Amino acid sequence: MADMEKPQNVAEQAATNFIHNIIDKDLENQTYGGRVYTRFPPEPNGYLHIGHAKSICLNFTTAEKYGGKCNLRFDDTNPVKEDTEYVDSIEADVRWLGFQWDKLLFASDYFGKMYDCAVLLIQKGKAYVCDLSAEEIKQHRGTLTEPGKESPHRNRTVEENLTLFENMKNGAYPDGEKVLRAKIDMTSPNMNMRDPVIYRIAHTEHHKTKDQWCVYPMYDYAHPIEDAMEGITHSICTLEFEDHRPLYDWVLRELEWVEPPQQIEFARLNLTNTVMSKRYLKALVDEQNVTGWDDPRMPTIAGLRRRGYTPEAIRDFCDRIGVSKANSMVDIALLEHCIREDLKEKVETRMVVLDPLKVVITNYPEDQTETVEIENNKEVEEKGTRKVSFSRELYVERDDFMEVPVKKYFRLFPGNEVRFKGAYFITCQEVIKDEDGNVTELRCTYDPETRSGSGFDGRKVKGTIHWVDAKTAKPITIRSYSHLMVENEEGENILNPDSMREFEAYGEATLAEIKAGERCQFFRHGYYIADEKLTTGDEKVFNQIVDLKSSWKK
RNA sequence: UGGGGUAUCGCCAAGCGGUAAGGCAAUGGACUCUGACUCCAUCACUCGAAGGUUCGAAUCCUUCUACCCUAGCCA
Repeated sequence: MADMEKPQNVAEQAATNFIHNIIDKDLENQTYGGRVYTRFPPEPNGYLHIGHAKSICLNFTTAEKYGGKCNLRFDDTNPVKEDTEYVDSIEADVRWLGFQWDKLLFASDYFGKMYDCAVLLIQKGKAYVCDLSAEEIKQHRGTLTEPGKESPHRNRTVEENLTLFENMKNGAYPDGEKVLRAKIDMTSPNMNMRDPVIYRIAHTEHHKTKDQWCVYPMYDYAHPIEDAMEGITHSICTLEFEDHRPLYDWVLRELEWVEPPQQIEFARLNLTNTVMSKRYLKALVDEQNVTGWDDPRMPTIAGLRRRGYTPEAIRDFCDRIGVSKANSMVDIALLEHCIREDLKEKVETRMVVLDPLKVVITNYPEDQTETVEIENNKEVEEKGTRKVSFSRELYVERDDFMEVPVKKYFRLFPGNEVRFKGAYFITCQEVIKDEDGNVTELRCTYDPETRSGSGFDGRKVKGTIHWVDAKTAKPITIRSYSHLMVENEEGENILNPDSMREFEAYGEATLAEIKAGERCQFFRHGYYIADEKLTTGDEKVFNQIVDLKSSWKK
């Protein structure tokens, strides 16, 4: 029984936000009979990115918090931009993040119902077929400060509208010839209410309904119907739709929906040094500035996944950034903090030398090799120890040596003794240089009594460094990253030509066991993942996930 | 120039009339078989500005300022 209650096991309940406040009030007033139902409604026209993750987390965790449900719904009302490749990737990404939708739906599932609703609006005299061209409609719309003018077709009879709309549906007209418009108010200060187009003609094959339809509903008309049909209570979207809310409400009111869902807007995510526009990301892919949507430098879910980010880290991030209506720019350092936080207690550590400098232990027998045992970090103690070979010739990191040390430098320098991780105390005795004066080798001595685990405590050293055994070192390829985008002098985001650097490195022999997709921490360097596409059998390619923070400066 | 929004620490963000939570970043220190991790400390007499109401305001009122969205048969 002895299970003493652990002092508040953190269990940090997600911070509440203004949306929760709205829902709390609805619950109090029994607005939806106590129901909470949300949805994540992406258009399948690209891959999901970290900004979508914010919306996904918000919708799913909000539903979960109130014991409600959340749907995944593809908003596929524009056949010219959408593709099945995208619906597959979106499904996979949402699932990877760890969320379970109640229903998987498509806006196109409702095309029939939407058509019927449009007929209903026509019958109520609330919609009409307009023959104006796109350009003419634009002319009639007026400007931000001037009211619009009514279309000459605005007052067609119900019967005529019904016939015309049916003809539209039956393919009697080419694209652009006619549209169906809501009859609202051409003088409204809100442009969205100036008789918005709600149906257009498009003789294009739809990824799902194929050639069943040649008229397609517009977002503003379709979205409220989709929400209402699914019993959505809180339709969460981003700020730019705020001006569309009156139209959202108008559609449902004219359709006489009882308990209509309510639209709530929040600020989309912006990240420093990151471009999130789908248009731009697609261009990066198309112009081959990156290797694909899942390039480890991309802010897409697929890219972050391949880069080594975990769903836990991304969800933690979304939790920490909060939700509000204020436009903001989140520092990417927070995302990096989240992945370090998650990985530090999950992954093992390895010794890898990125820029090797040869070390010869002059008092160590020429042909001897021994095995030393290396412990993991405290955070992953349960993973135990691993065995690594040690012998006379080793490689250490070039910057773990300084011929003339700066103050507070306590790694290798002439005459200084340091601990080689898991092995011995080593003293630098002599520096070998080539004719150009470059350091090519360090001649050192070791103290046999100081073997790791021997209990030796005769003296202490300030520094501990990593190393690899020259004889058994495993050559690997490292890819290290910096931001894909950087700011130029004008303060605009441009492509960083140095966003990826690839080079050869040496790791301890145990790296041979690492499989594609596995992560580890390289001492002093950061967290890495064996690339899921480039790591094959003996070939090891490691992507840098994030570096380690360091408080040491020269 | 119309309409709709938003302004709280370098970056996010709580707060909803009772006298400024938290996280990231930063800084100083302790610890350390890696300078990581951990720990401890510091970090908004002030809430875009100016007035007003009140015993008391970031929270209410007035005026002003800045920034974002908005004139697709995109979503």
